[in-house]
Amino acid sequence: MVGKREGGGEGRAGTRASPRRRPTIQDLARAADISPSTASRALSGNGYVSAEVRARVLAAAEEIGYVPDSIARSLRSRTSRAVGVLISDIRNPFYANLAAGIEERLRSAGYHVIVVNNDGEADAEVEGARTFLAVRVSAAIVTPVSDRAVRMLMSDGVPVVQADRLVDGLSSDAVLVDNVQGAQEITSHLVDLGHRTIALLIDETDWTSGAGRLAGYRAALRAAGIPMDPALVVPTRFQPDAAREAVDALLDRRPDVTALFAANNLLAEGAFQALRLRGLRVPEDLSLVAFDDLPWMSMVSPGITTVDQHTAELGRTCAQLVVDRIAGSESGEATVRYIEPSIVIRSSTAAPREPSVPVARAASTQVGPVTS
Amino acid sequence: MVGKREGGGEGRAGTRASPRRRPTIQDLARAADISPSTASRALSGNGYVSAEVRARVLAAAEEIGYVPDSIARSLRSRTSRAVGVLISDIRNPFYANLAAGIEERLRSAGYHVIVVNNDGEADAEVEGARTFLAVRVSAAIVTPVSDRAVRMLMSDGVPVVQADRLVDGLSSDAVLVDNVQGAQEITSHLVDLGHRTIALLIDETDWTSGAGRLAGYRAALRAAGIPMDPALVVPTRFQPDAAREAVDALLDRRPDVTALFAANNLLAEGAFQALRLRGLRVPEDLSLVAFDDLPWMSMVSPGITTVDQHTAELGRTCAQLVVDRIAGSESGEATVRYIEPSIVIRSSTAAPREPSVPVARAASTQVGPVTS
DNA sequence: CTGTTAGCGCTTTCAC
DNA sequence: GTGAAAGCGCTAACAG
Repeated sequence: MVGKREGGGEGRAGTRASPRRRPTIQDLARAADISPSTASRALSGNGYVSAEVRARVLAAAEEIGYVPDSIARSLRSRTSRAVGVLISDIRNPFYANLAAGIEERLRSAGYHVIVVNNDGEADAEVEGARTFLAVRVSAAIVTPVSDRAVRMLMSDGVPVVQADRLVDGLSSDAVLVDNVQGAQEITSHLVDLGHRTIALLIDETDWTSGAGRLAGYRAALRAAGIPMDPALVVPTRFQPDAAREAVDALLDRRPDVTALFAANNLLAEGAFQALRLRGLRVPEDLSLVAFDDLPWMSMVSPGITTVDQHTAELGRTCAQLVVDRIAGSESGEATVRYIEPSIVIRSSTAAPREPSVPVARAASTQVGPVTS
Repeated sequence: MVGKREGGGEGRAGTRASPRRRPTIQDLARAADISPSTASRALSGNGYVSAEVRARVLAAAEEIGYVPDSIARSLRSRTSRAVGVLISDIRNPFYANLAAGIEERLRSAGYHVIVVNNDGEADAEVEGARTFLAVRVSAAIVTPVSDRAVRMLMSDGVPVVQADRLVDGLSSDAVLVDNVQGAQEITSHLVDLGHRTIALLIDETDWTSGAGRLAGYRAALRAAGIPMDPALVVPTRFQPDAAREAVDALLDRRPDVTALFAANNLLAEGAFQALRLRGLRVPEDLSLVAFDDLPWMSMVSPGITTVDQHTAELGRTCAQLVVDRIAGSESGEATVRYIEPSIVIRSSTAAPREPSVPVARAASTQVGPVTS
């Protein structure tokens, strides 16, 4: 496009400046003195080619700087090495790490990644799906917002892997975090320290992620025989500021709260600020825990006790599933894999100021989904 | 790929389960009762089509669920809506924000983004460039590691925008941060507070980014009449751990240091840890500043005084340059734009314990590159 | 304003 | 093991 303009003025019919058509497989064939079909076979490895000829072709390719045109290849072979990745917000380190894990594994498997952000909006998500269809990705990985995009992709035969959460009623492959387990464990950690009035700060419970965390929180309380107080489940929006205000309001209303569980990293940020602004000491005045471990959580003081979701591993697992699915080595049915989170205990949790009597936990607290 | 397998068993010759060939422009033409070329014109907007026919085509497209195959379109028209983005490590929030800014602007301009990470390795970078060439991206944005990838892209006529730093001797478009200016301002801030023994923690000075920061640091000292002490420029690797050790060693060696300037966010992380591990109070015992502002820097106490690079804006500017370049509205020559950083003063900086006599700054300290 | 023709660069039968 | 021929789905000439 741009280069062409140059051609006009400084046309020194020499090496550069000219639009210089890229070598095609025809050129390569000519250079290696064989037919295009043989060249194709030599490069792609499909079909028979004598070792001698293959070497010659490879050398010639290097020589003339031949790079196969994957557009043409895709058109003809009806496949592509592109995988679509549709995520909510790459600015959020959670998604960034997810994307990084995906890209890493996919790249090493010879695929490349088309990333589209949807900012959590269903329309943008559908638009992204349309793009994926247009460029004929061979699979898609999506952190779903609504079911529309996933449905659209699937109905066109594109294998999709849902990441982090599952949209109802769709039987695609998926890789999820065991939210119930993680939330239960970290809540139990608080319970074990003696907390009985534990608030959960959460932005949504419609997705499997939020629902699971809520369920885990409840399960831990139930297991400890602590009655559920609905007023301790604090709804908020998916933004630090909103979370900060929500926590502030909660503490005005319920000064008896001794521990706070933020359901994700953004809410944790807001909660952390709210506590600091109020001049509350953590963990002396209030214990704080969060779902989703980020670097800053170990940099602040006190370090925050969290549930580490192993996000990069989540991403790599998604990518692996995609690769297997494309290769056809996955069974026909949808496979769902769970990543087991682990809790990281730091300094933001301690026994409450006036400890309640520690409650014995029920022996059997198994409630999480069965792992893969 | 995957869907096909289903066809065998549960073959209810009905609506789904079958491979169901995607509608082509032929199908669309048939449905709208016109020729393929007219359908093409109606969709792409190139050439004349009566309003009546266009409406009919659009309706038919909606009706049969036609999505243009951009593979075929690209092959024929020798253009694509794909832009390659080649960055070092999307896990690093700096690059994540850069990518987010790029994606945002590009998406709204109708392009999609192919992201490849190179982990700072030149070979991986070249591999990424090869991918871009293969899929015929219409432009590329790269945070260059070596000159090879950029050179390769450019020699094939792909417009490239270098982001954040510039590789020597290549005249591509670029968007850079005014590193000299930012580093000078923040160093001067320390000087103004009375610091005279300011260490710079830096991982590289080969790229324009590191070189600029070093130059800004030096310019500020020079302007203040403070002699350069080479031992205060502390080299380290691009990792928090390495930075932590480097700071530790520095402070063993030079207890007289009163302020520390970390040249990027990773080094800042290491520096912050080192200071905490040593039990030093910031800013009472030592002031700390950093280049590149990240959320955690305002969450820790004390909040860290930083240079905000406006990374998302940097990304958007790169994308805009790409769009303009593709549209041909940019001049023939390479254009370089600078982003003006701003310094964010928080609580990690204060006068040194035993303040030196504040030094009057020279009146004219203009040394930065001239802005765009 | 619309239709016809040709061909982008590659892979894939199908002969040999 | 290799080559010849056909065509993926689309759009750019060119007629009409």
